[in-house]
Amino acid sequence: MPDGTIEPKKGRKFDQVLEGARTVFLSDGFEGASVDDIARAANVSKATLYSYFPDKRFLFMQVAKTECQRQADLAIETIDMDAPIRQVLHDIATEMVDFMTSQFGKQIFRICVGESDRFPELGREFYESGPMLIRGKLIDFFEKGVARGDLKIDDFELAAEQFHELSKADLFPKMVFNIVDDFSRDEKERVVNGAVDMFMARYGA
Amino acid sequence: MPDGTIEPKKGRKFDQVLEGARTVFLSDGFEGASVDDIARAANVSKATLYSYFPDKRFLFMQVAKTECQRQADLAIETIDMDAPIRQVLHDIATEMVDFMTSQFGKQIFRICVGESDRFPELGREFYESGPMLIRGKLIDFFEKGVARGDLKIDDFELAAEQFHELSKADLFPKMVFNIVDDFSRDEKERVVNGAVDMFMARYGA
DNA sequence: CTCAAAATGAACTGGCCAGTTTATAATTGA
DNA sequence: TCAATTATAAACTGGCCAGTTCATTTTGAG
Repeated sequence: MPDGTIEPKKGRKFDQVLEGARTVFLSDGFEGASVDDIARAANVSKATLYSYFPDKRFLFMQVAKTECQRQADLAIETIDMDAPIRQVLHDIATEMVDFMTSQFGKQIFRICVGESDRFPELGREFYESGPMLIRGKLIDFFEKGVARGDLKIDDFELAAEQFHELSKADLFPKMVFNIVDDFSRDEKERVVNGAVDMFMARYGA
Repeated sequence: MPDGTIEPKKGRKFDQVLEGARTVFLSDGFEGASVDDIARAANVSKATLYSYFPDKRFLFMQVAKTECQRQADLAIETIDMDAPIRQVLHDIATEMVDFMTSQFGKQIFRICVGESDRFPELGREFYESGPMLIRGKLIDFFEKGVARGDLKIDDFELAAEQFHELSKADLFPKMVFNIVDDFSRDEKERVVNGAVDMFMARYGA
């Protein structure tokens, strides 16, 4: 079969391993996940797994990076950046909240935070492919807003971080400390609208 | 010796064990700390340790609770609640930032977050003796501000969470993901002032 | 059909650690 | 001074797990 292979499969079982690892890591955490479990979940022998990935940490990093990329791609371009400013802010905040409260968002955060002492690259990698990327997007948007005369901002970086932080108010601590497992649309809306109101009160022109 | 004992020592080696546990947990995390290490750090035999505490988790919970209490006591009443409103907000935010960026604040957060799946009471206990307590204090203060005509707030709880969140902007992610280890007074001031400005823009009367 | 590369599984190594036990010693208080 | 309580060291149990090895089977390309 020259082309048109039904399954592209880059390195045979590679993706299969990644997928199994994703599942197990996300449900058990880094320390909690055993390599035997991952191999089983991936329908692959342990030896095969180790032929693709040098060790457990590397495997985890790969999973985290892949997932971040997937999420970023999925999130970008869902938003109409030319809508009225409050609308755009609302949509961005909603996107961020939805990600943060997703099973994946929560687990990856938990793992990165919990493990980043014994495993520092992990935190950094995640920060760069997550929060930092978002901040960049926000700053771009703010600059356009200022140019159009909708916004008045001096410290763009701070403004972006503030908006990001505001979008998680209340929800984030409750989630991270396992007080609540997920939130209704209304609960999210309350926080998102609160963030937009506050942001515009401070930076609206 | 009827009284005047040089060392009060409640349950003999009890405090000694707690102190050793504090040290080791704070530097190695929950999973990372071995009970043998703790016993060694406390200058106590493992058997003695287990005669005071039924297991490692319980010991950790005790350490966390004790530390939270200590911090709370230390923080409260450092602030002059009758100063001008911006001043009070500034001082509260500074207090929160200092706590959050302290070695203890950072580690306890890391542990609570990382472990709270396999150990749910932990997250809850911490939330209640930390963030929730702060929120209560903030709401009390806001209510006075509204009564005096300095503030105009509808959703007090949200306002408190927003202020709390704003006070960590930028610093928190950088700290938690191990990008930066600690911050200069200036870096903290930038964020604290940013939080106060934003809060007053939104809720100032 | 053949053969080399890839995959398998199952056993194995070496290491870590929570929690227990035991025989012995120090501390205490009366 | 003499039990009774409390502490100690060290060995031990049982369990978990990362990573390796190897003899065997599967796969797929030519």
